Amino acid sequence: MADDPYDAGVATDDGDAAGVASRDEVDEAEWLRRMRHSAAHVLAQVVLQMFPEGKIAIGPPIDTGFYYDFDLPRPLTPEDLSDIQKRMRKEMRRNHRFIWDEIPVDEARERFADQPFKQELIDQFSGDSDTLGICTHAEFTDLCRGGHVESTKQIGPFRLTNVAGAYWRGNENRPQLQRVYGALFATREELDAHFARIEEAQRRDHRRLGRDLELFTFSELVGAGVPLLLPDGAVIRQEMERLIRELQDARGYSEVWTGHVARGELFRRSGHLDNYGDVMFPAMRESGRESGHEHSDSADENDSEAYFLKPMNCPVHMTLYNNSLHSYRELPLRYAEYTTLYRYEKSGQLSGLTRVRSLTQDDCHIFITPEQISEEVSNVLELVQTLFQTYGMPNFRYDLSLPGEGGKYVDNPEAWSTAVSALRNALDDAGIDYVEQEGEAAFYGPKADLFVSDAMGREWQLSTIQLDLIQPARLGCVYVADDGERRTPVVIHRAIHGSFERFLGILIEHYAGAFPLWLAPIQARCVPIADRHLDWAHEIAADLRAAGLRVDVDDGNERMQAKIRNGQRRKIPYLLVIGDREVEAGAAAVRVRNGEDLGAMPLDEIREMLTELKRSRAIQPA
RNA sequence: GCCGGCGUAGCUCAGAGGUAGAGCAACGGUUUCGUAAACCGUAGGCCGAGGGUUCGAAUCCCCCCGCCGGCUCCA
Repeated sequence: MADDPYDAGVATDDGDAAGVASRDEVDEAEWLRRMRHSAAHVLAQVVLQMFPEGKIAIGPPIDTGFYYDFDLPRPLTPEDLSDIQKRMRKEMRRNHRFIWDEIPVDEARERFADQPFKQELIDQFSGDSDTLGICTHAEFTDLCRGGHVESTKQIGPFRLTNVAGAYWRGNENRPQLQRVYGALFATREELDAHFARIEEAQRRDHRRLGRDLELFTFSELVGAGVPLLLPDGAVIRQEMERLIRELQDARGYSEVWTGHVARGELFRRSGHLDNYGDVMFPAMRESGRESGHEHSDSADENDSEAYFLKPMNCPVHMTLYNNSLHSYRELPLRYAEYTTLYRYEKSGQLSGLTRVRSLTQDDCHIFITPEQISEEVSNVLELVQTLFQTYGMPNFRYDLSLPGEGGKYVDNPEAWSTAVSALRNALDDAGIDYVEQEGEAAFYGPKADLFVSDAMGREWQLSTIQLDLIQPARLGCVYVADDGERRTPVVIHRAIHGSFERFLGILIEHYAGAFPLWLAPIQARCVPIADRHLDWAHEIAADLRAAGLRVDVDDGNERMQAKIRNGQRRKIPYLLVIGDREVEAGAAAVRVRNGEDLGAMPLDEIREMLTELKRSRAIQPA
């Protein structure tokens, strides 16, 4: 907080000002953070009133409010939440002052003697300092570095929203605590606006739109995490695939096809069984061999013989590369494939189309010489930019994922540093902002990942560009260099959409279901006003369909108003209204999805307008 | 996977030990209408699955499955 330029005039080295500040001592953002953090203290106070045996963990401010983690004798119910909320408001009205102080470590240990989580924090912080901060209001004292308003009455409007499980210190091997979340903003209006935003986000939620627009469904019977694309959803997917295929064909990619299964031996050699075996579907063995007798061989010994659903294509593409001996003159060699992969994501991770168990990547493995890394990474970045421009999705973020501590990384410092700097330079050259993430690299190399937020604000990885320093050697890939020596190629793993499923989910939310014409499952619908207009309506539809457009006719016996309403709700880009005047003129009255009325247009003009939008993949109509 | 919540008609939801309901959607008929909802009618359900308690279970208990929120994970 001290690095905020607006803090410059404030005596930040004054311990008291840091611990507690008045309204005019800090800027607005800091004041809001302080209100949120102070609210978390009141929350903890009240929860301890209700559960004197409760253990308290941490309670920081977050983007939309605050939370506090507790270990309590029983789970909190929704009724508890409203009770807690009432008590919090009562405490706030009492206008307790926040008093911040520093005390010796020993005293802190004593004060929090019955709070094991605080003891652990004291252990951690006491390494740096002989004293620790505490903050007291009313009867409640918390270990705290400070950051409060002056008194509880200054805390802004809030509402407790939900309770969720959270592991202590974010470690799934540590105790799981109950986290109470609250939303808090400076004004009532902003708090209301926050909840209005959530409602709007729920209307954009691809799971809801996917059902309403009949794009996809799931079936308990088929299995969790296996998306079933309905005809309209499949159309959009086909358009996505058509786009990437066009872009890649134009950039020297060759498409291959390698099916859906491979033997365990392959994934053993590639290192996947060791590193990611837990995410792979269980091994498939010859039927009848799983008799369940106790002295049957252990699973691991048989994995080499067993078949596995492919969780990724890379080892198979490398094997395919090995079909013949390659010269450096052939490189880069770009193997693209659009097959479905299968990953056994844990049940709690599944989420609509954005986290599934069967996913179709626009995957490619590019075999290059080490000298070609920079140029080829730049080529891939250009492809990514082009794709996102086409969809009109400018809001993404890049991570550059680097190796960190720990044994999962391949030990070859020189290769790593070459690969990392090649990636970094390519990103810099493309003028792309990115955040470096230590310890996020794949086991085989560094990567640059593109992330986009969904309607609910959750980030999802779409594009990925990964440098592989290890698998080509493990699988025996070579090329003949200009000196006649056999060398190991570098492989770039890259996906641009990432998976079509996840990308479709993001697209649905990005457009709120109102797809640009080129993606729209139904691009135009004819709306005859009365039955006598049906013939011309069908003629128009047939003409436009012949021009390669997806057009239908609403020939139901409803009134035109109802047909328009249905078409709007279906988010069809253009409604072509046909009455006596239009039949007479060989035209249709064009109503745009946004409600705009273009008036009567001759069929030729309509055809031309729609085919041009389709051809150019324009991000229209709005 | 873990914690919590929730599963009743295609959708949104009522029903809380005693004969399963409404609106919208669907389907049939009437109507043929100028830019976001015409009218009348019909049909629709192993109340997520299995087990238990009870004379009797959508309702209470157990156990699965699925969904939602969060945590952890995410080649």
